[in-house]
Amino acid sequence: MAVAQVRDVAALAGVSPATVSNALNHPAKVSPATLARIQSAIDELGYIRNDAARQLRAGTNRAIGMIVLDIANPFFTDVARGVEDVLIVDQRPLILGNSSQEPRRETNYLDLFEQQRMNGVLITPVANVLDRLRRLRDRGTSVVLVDRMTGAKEFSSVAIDDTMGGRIATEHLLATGRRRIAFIGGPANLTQVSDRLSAARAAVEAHGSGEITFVETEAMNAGAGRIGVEQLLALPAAQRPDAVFAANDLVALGVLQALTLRGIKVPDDIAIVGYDDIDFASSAAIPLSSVRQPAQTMGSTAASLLLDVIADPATSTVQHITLKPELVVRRSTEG
Amino acid sequence: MAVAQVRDVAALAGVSPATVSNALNHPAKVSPATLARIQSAIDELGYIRNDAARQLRAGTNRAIGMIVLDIANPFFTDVARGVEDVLIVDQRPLILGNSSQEPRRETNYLDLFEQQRMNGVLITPVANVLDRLRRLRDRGTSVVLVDRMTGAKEFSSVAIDDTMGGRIATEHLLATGRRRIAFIGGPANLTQVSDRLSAARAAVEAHGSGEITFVETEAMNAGAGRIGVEQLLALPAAQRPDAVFAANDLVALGVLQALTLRGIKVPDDIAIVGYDDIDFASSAAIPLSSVRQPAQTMGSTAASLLLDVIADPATSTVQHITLKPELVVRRSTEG
DNA sequence: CTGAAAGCGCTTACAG
DNA sequence: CTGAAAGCGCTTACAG
Repeated sequence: MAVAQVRDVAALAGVSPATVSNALNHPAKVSPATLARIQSAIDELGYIRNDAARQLRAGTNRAIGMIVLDIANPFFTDVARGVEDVLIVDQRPLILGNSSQEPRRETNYLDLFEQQRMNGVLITPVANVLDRLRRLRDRGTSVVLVDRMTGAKEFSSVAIDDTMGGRIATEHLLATGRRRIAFIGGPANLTQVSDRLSAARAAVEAHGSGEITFVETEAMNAGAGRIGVEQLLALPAAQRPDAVFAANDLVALGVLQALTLRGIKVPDDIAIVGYDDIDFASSAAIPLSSVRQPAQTMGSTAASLLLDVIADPATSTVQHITLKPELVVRRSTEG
Repeated sequence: MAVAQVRDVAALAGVSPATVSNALNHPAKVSPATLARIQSAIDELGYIRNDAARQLRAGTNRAIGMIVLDIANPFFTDVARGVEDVLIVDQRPLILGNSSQEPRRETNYLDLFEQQRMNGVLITPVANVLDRLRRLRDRGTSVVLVDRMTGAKEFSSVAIDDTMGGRIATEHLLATGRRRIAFIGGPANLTQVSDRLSAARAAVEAHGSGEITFVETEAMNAGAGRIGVEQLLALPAAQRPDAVFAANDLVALGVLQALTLRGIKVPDDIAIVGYDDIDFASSAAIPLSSVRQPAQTMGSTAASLLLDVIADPATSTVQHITLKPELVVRRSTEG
């Protein structure tokens, strides 16, 4: 015999397939004695339900899909762990997709999730995928935005206040006497980058002195930080910054490596403040000051929100939750 | 109308559902003119195939499931990226599950993958799941082991030589004059841990002097490293080690933090060698010497192997590929 | 190259 | 509490 099916289990237990299905999906409807017989038949045959058939008939897929921006960034794996913590209680599988910030890969995963008729999708979007998300929702897949594009008021979202983060980082640099601040990050069209940058500029303006130089990068990893430093060092000495505000910690670590390699002292010559406060920030060569983001909390909050929407798509109200970052001061800015 | 289906597309294009299906799955069988009409009908209706129905009928799921041991460890996300690189060429979705080293979670994902009748599974096992893997294989899901339990000769596998890694790390410590080496990692039943530890002991024996103290931890993260240091410091001063061989870099970073906090100088008082050479090892407070593992290569190799097995489960031969680690010397051991 | 018919394995009302 | 029947949406031989 090939793989055991419902009918085999039913035959062995001496019941109908419908009763086996009820035992699996609505055990309260089945008498304990029957339940027990079915269970031993399942064990004996090693029966494993065919999920495709279940999904097709039931019209729903309990799994939750999550599209993560960059799996190489511990910040996002922390978010994912927060999500897992919540979903595991509900016994829902989490399907992780990594867009690597590439719109094409993001679209591929959206296609997949749409084809699979998932119950819910969590996404930190790369490209403008609002139309796709609307279509998903119209087809019965609930959507919650994580950490980005929360301007889309029609979807619930969880984010962390980037304006506040940009401000407190910049105020800290100004308060410790820095004036020529290079902001390294990109691309500029990411709201994270633009919000943090705008807030930095606003803080400088409010302070009345200082200036922000924007060094745009193509990505947000250590390599981008190293390239950013190259650009800074190409500037005339008089314009060289006395501080770097890196748009995330990976960039900050790259900046730190490149500066150290050139013999430029951190924080004496140039201070560095990072963003995210990933675990590795505190164990860096020069421990990094950083804007701590509650990543895991963001993940668990987003997952809870999503489960609410799934439970009641019609009446659940759209919610936008904004969490607060906080500054963690370490050696990289204590000059 | 609800969501568009094959029959809607067929009606709009003026063909039968069978022809639409052929257009989607075997375009060569359909005339170009019909293909074009079907395509515009698909676009107009926003048709998205129902994957559950496709899977049920076709009896196969192109997706590949991967069970990762610890998504918080950059080593494993590097492996996953290697896998993605290969699968993307084949346009196969990668479904990532994170076991977090918990047997229960591992089993949950195996259940899920089995229910979904996946084409293939890549796994770095936590518990002894050989029986489960055999059953998967017997049901038509190809399996390749990644980085663990390669003693299971019946499944193809890719691993990195842990005996060699343990040896070169220990020989390096001995060559730089260290004699009392604490090996921190665990649990002891992980083959990685036991292989590296045995190799360390063998290297000490071959050298003729020195000793290995095994400090077993419950996990392999920074917290475990910090706890390991507590235990070391509880030892009488005369037995205090002059070197730590950490079973991975996360443990090593925890060890470094805890030692630094106590005012113990690295490498002067105690040298540290880590394992994996994750990106963060080189940017640590004291840059870490580490045994570099070709993580991404392991991932891409495993994925290629898996695709081979899937392409021809009957005749493809079982292969065991072992990659070589290499020692990267940095400041943490240059006393 | 195209279509009518059957069926993948399950679950869902419904009747009893 | 249990079962007979229908059908979820697609693809697969097969006939034409």
